This record gives sequence, structure tokens and C-alpha cells, in this order.
Amino acid sequence: MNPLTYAEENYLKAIYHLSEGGKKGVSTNDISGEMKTKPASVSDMLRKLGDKAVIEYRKYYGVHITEAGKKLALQTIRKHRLWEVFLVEKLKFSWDEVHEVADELEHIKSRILIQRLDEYLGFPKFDPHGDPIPDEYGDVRSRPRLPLNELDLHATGQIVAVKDSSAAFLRYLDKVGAYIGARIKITDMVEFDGSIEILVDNKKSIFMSKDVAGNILVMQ
Amino acid sequence: MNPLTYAEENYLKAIYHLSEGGKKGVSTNDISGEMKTKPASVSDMLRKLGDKAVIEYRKYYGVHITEAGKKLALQTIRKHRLWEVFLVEKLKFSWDEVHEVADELEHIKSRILIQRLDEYLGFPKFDPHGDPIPDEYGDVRSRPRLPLNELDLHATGQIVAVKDSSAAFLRYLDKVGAYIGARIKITDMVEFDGSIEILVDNKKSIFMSKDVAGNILVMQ
DNA sequence: ATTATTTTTTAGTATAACCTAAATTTCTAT
DNA sequence: ATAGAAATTTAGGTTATACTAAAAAATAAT
Repeated sequence: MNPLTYAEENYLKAIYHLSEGGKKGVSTNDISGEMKTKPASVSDMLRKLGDKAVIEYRKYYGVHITEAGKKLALQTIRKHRLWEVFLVEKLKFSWDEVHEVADELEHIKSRILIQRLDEYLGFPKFDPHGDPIPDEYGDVRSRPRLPLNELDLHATGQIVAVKDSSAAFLRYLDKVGAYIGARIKITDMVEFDGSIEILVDNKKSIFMSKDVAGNILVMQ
Repeated sequence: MNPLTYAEENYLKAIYHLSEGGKKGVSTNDISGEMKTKPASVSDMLRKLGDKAVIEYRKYYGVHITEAGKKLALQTIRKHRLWEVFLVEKLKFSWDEVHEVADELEHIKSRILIQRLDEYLGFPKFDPHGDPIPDEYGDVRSRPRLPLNELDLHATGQIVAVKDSSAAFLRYLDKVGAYIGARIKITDMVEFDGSIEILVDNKKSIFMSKDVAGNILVMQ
């Protein structure tokens, strides 16, 4: 079948992300929400993606991504994350500025470009938000990780990723001094609301709400 | 007015290039040839570009690019050439591989991206083919240059650009050892067909047809 | 179990960018 | 100066992507 269009790639990526975790079908409404298009437009697109066999589409029952679709989605994600690394490491973007630009760059088609970029960046395994970069074949080597709010008091770990990578959240983390790679220890927990205090790199103490902690992923 | 679409940017760039030199209007057919679309499609597009005031369009008489249009075209050209430098200098593309990729990259919208890329590359003034890179404001500082076939016997100069930047021509230049920056001297001329022999960097002798020489631009 | 609500799809419309075929305008050659 | 050729535009159609409004299906509530 023909290569996917930009719009098709974007929908497929959204469907892939929405599929992660649960194996239930992804609903038209969810996709509509993610893509900021109307459900009617989504229905249109699902028919097309179904025709191209990258999703399984049963009307009224949501969609499942196929193996072929997953491969393609992971290619796009690979490109997105490699470009993010480039923007942060080489062009000195901050990690909250890279999303929109990478959303455009991820659609550049050249295979050799991505190979050379990967090489140029030193074959990075994780993007600036700690998310794993799939390899050329779509294999993802993800680290075991869990939300910071699920750690016990006095537990230690290392920040490896963020769940929410909105600019607002990332700028907040910058402000308080949390970053990917930081070694942390839970120094206090408030029973009442689940907020915690952590010690970063044995130096700096940060107090944060449960909500914030839930969006920080750590490796123990 | 709204930003230009990809297609509009591409047409405008083509019109700009076709305008260079002569100040006569650019014909529908010329644009059609350059863009590899049908004349009817060009007419469509010219109406749109006229509406957006980036060209002056008088039906049946070809188009002139406006000042606003020139600015926009130069922005696109700037982006194209900066990306070419990136591909060659950083990703080790050869100069005959960069065109198609840069044709995609040039449409990425972020202004800050281009500023940072420019800085990262050390504010280059010329692309890998020797063409000048316009600055942020669309100013081009071009070097005086003339086709190699117009030099006199025993004249010296330096290769600064190529007129034809097709992959075939560039690979030919690689093969014979001609490159941007090379210091050359005309060592022989054949009256009959205008072919010449040049000495490159006082080391290597190259024999070339008038046609080839006409596509190599030198600074004296 | 039947109605009400929500979700999803269909039908019909719009815009961008392309096409072919036909009409029109301009150019050229006598 | 005018006929024929060449260039250009218009008319009408296609595909991709989105939209709104209406219809249909699935789910939830009594």
C-alpha cells in the first residue's frame, strides 16, 4: 500500500499512544480528543486506516492497531524522539520547547537521514523526557519504572522519565530542580494528601504534591 | 494574510528562481516545467498567490514577484540552504544527496529552530554548492563570480559555486576532483570546442568540456 | 424492557492541490 | 492583416482532510 500521509501518520501515532497499556479498543471520541478534530472526521480517517490495514476497525466498537500499524507508528515515534534529542543536545532547546517542532520534523521521509542522525547523536536510547527511542526495527528497550508517588518512605531511586510532558509541567520541574537522571530519596510523606518530600542528589530538598509525583517516573 | 502552504511556498520559490537575472515576467509554462505540474494547475496557483499579494499576476502575461513575495521566498531558500549545510557538515551527506531532504526540511515552520541551527552551524554564508545563504531579513551577500568557460588561458581563480547542482553533475565533479574552494588555473584551451584543461591546487590536472566548465562558477 | 443519553457514523459541504478537456487569448509567420 | 500555432485560462472532476447536521447504533437509567 502507499505510504501514509502526514495526517494518517499523526492519527496512527495517536492511536498507538492511546492503545498503550490496555488492550481494549480505542474509541473514536478518545482519538477525536487527542487529535483535536471532530468525531466525524475521525470516522472518516478510521475507514482509510482500516483500508490500509494499519488498524482493525469494527464500526461502533473502536479500533485496534495491527502489527503493521505498530511498526509504522514506532517509526514515527523513533523519528520524533531522535529529533527531540537533536534539538535539546545540539541546538540547546529546553525540554519543554521541543514538542511542536519535533511533531513537524517526525514526518520527514528520508530513511538515511534518520540513520545518520541516530549515528550523529551517538545512538541515544532515550529522549529528553526519558521515553525510550525505538530502534530501526521498532524494538523498544524500555526500563522498568514506576510513578514516584508509589515509592515507600525512605526509598531511593533515579528519575528516568516524565508521564506528563507538557511545557507547563516541564518548566515546573526545571524550576524546582528535578531532572531526568537525578538520584532521589523519599524523605517525608504526608498521609493526608499523599504529598511527599524528596532529596535530590543528596543535596536539594523538594516538596511536591501527589499529582506531581504521579507524573514523575523512577527506576529503583 | 495566512501563512503560505507547502505548495504555495514551493511555487513561490520556483518563481523566485525563475525571476533571477531577467526582470521579465515568469511564464506559466516555465513554472509548470519547474514544478512538474500542468499549466492549468499553475494558473490555479497563480490566482491564489496573487490573492496573497506575493506575486503580481496579470493574466496571460506571466508574473512578477512582489517585495513581500521575495522576502518569503528568501526565507525558504535560507532554510533550505542552512539544512543543506547541516546535512553535509554534520550528518556527512555528500553534496549530491542533500536536495530532496532539504526540500522537505525547508518547510519546517519554527523561527527559533532556524536561528539556533544557524548559530549551531557557525552562521555559514554559503551552502555546499556555493550558493549564498540569505540572512534573517532576506539580505543576500553574493560573491562576484563567473562561469569557468569565460576565463582566459592561464587565468587563475577559485571555484566558488556550481550552476547545475544535479546529483549527476556533482558526482562527476567529485570523481574528477573538483570542489568548492579549489584554486584553479587554466592550463590549456581547445579553440575548436571550447573544452579546457585546468590545474587544481597546483597538483591535479583536469580536462573538461565547455559544457562542464560553464556550470562551474569561479571567483578571480 | 423500554426510554433516554451518549457515541458513532453517514450525508452533505468546503478548501487545497492536482488533473483533463475545452475555450480563449496571445504570438508568429506569411 | 490574418490564419494557424502556442500559451494560457476556464470549466469541471478527483482525492485528502476537515467541518456541521442528521441519522443510527450502543449504552445507561429507570
